[in-house]
Amino acid sequence: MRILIADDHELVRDTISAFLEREGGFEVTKTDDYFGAAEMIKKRGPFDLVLLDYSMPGMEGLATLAAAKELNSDRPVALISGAADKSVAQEALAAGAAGFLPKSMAAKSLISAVKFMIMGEQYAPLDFMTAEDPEVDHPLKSKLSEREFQVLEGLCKGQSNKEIARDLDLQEVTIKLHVKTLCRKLEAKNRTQAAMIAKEEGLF
Amino acid sequence: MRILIADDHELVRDTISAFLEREGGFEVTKTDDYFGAAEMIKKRGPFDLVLLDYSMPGMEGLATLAAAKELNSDRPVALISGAADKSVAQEALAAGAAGFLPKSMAAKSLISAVKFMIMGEQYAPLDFMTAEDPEVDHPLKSKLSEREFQVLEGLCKGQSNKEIARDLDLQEVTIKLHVKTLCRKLEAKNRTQAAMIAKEEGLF
DNA sequence: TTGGCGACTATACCAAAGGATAGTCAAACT
DNA sequence: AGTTTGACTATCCTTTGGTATAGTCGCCAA
Repeated sequence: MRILIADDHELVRDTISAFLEREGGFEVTKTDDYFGAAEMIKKRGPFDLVLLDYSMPGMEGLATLAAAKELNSDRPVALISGAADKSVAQEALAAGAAGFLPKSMAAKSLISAVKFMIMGEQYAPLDFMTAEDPEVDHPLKSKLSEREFQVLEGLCKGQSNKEIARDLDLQEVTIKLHVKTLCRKLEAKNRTQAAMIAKEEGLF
Repeated sequence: MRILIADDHELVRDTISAFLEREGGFEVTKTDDYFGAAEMIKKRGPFDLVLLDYSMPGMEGLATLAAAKELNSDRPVALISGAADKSVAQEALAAGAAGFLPKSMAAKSLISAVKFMIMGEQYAPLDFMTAEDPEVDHPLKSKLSEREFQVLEGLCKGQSNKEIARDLDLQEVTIKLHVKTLCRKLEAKNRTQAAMIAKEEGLF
């Protein structure tokens, strides 16, 4: 089984390829950018599996993936990435990638994954795909003061200013103020929109 | 490689087992409920993989899965299901299932999946896991009239009654009426809560 | 054909939300 | 010591939202 691995991080590329050769008995070809990969594919015929780093010289998103796949006679092409998140993985798989390998995955699983993809299946670590988006550490949370955040929570429960005031042990007018400033910060024109924005961000 | 398959649907069980034997070269043992499966595991030692139908006599959710896994010396136990949805699959995988196989999956992929799980990896069809929950055909939509639904959409955009009225070419008072009845139907106490409920149902 | 129902309009009233402006207070800089 | 800033309270006023009641119109089924 012949595998091509293209990654500009030498350490990653070499450890992965060494592991695949030693533990999986694969014949691995290495290159450090997309141009090299394309050349290799043309010269050394289609590989059983091509692994492309998602962020290396020459890669321009999913278009490059499709190009590589075509070059490789439609045999499996997968992405490797250290940083990319679930949404990128989903798009890649939808675009026909054979798989998505986060650099965080266990070496042992790598072998299984590679064999799996060579059989023509689509692979991605389930825990990676199932994980909730971490919401990039809630950009909102940092924009709002503690109080505003508490008030926003009340809005999301559909509470009136009075109810929120009672819960937080404040005066109703104060809640109004917070609602106003919070709406300004969220660029919402009223409480309902603010609540919807919070909901969309996955808050509460 | 020895596989145990437990399913009360004879057709499913027999076709799957025949396929695994013929195409995958596996040695397959069959049984038609959980009790038979437990007995087989005890009598014929641990299997390399156990496939349990999620809805057959003796199955009581994930507890049964855990029990089977323990019985099988912690070797992989996966679920098969015709009807269960993504959330069940996710829970099963989180609870340590080796995989989740919807009966809709391609036979060819079945072989790959089985090999994959035997290697100790967790499997589930990516498209199945990635798919949006169909929201059970939106129970709300059927409860609300066409107009109320349009108004609800406005609420979710954070529009005022006046704006909604303009968009729908109605009088503001009419919108108020719709908001009221729609809130009653959704058991929301005001527009904000109604919008949040709609959002939670995945609407708009 | 008559009664009920859903969609719509109308008035009227009170509650709640939203906006402006101003002031207190304490903690955090400078 | 003085300034700034954030959280909070206060008053005043306008707009919007929510409730009630009543009436029109068209449709459908008993």
